[in-house]
Amino acid sequence: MIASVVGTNTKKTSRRAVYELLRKRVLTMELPPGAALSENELAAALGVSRTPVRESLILLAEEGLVQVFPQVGSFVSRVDPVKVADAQFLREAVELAALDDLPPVLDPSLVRDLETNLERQRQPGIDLEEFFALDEAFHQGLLRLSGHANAWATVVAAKGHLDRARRLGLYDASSPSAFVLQHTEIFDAATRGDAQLARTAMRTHLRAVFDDVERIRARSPELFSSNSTSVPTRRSIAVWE
Amino acid sequence: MIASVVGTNTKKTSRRAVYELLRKRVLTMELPPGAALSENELAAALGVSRTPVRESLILLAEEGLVQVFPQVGSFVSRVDPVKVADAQFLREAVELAALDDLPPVLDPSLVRDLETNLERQRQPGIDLEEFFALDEAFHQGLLRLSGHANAWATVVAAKGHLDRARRLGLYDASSPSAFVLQHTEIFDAATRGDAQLARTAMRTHLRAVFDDVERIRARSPELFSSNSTSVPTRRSIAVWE
DNA sequence: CGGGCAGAACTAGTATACAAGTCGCTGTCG
DNA sequence: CGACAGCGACTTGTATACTAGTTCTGCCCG
Repeated sequence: MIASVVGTNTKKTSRRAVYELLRKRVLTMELPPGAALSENELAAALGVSRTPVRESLILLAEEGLVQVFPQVGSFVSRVDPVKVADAQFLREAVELAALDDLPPVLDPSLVRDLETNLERQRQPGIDLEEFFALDEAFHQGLLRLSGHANAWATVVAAKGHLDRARRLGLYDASSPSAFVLQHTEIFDAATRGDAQLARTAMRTHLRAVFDDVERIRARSPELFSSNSTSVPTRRSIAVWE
Repeated sequence: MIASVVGTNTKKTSRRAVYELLRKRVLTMELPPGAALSENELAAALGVSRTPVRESLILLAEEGLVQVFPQVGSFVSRVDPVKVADAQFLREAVELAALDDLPPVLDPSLVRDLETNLERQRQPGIDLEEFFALDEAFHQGLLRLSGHANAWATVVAAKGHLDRARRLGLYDASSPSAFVLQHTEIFDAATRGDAQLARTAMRTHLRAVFDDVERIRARSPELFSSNSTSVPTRRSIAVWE
């Protein structure tokens, strides 16, 4: 039972399985900011040795989602507003550049995919996690219109902090309807060929996260990193607080 | 003697030392595209165990600089023109967005740093590696002007393929004078407040790499990945070819 | 009862051992 | 002479052992 946590019949290496599992749990806040991640403990819980766990933590540390303190411990990093802003800038730059680079006539099948995606977003009472996945696919689809879908992978790898902030904002709003309207506006402008309006709408849409950060930080400051150079505390204190 | 290759008195972990060494050697083509990287061999040569070598290769693989084929081998990836274009798009998007976001009045000390940098670039007979470092610092400095220096780290991590292509172009041109002129033009326009000209000049500057790729690929196709899905060959064939 | 020091218990970093798979070479058989 | 089977030398993936360091804990002493 224990050994099956990472997936029994996957062809992929266990490192990849562990990595994807941990990344998902961090991004969904199932592993909250500040949580201690013991290599030994994770290895035992997932039924693998330290090696794949450790390699996964190294990759997550490279993304900024985890902080490793040698001889002390590894911890889920707190959401850093500075990194949120950095990732937002990068993302906005890429998505706006893609809008600028739209071809005169769009690929009809890609446009249809986006329409289908938007329809799904409009489902009443949609699960927030499902909406989040559709949101990601929508933006990736927009990049695809201009032939720059590959850039999305880099953006994804860099926007871990941003995603956690967005998710907090989404849970807080409890309804994604405002985002759906913005998505529709961007899509309509892009397909109509109104690059200027598409740009403006995209900017507004992507910058909404800044409001979320401020609002949620006031209520739940423990999720965010403070200015003080905080030194990690040992497990017995940090683990379930 | 052998054990000192990774650095004797560094405080950093040996993983970091190995990673930085390998990354540098790949980017400078000292380890040419297609070269086989045996974990055991590297470990022996660097005087460390497989562990830090392996973890470094995983990180390099994540950047796309190395390809790992389980049970077959690890190889320096060939320069992929598609990935060069992807990285170029990302980089251009970020640098142009930064130029759009320049404050009305620039930080004088940052401007001075850029001027000093440009002067150094103009040294006659400058070493190409030194120029490359100055080039990197120049572009990072431009980002700093708009307060988005942190985005540079992400760009750097994503532009491994691009950097190798740029380096090939630089070695091919044998003189960086054309680049220096472009840098000067961008800098002058930015400090003069002419955002439009700065954008145009930056675009031209950053897109020069496409010409390099075409020209060098015609002469040295073995450095680039071909369209065919090439399967790696074993060491005994690939190693010193 | 309080303070300080020693050691237990934990951490990650590194080294080594083992497992599982790929592929080239060679010897043998058709 | 050619095809093929099997052995062996390699590869990376995973597990385990050991090292060096940090921190909490609890005993001992004042």
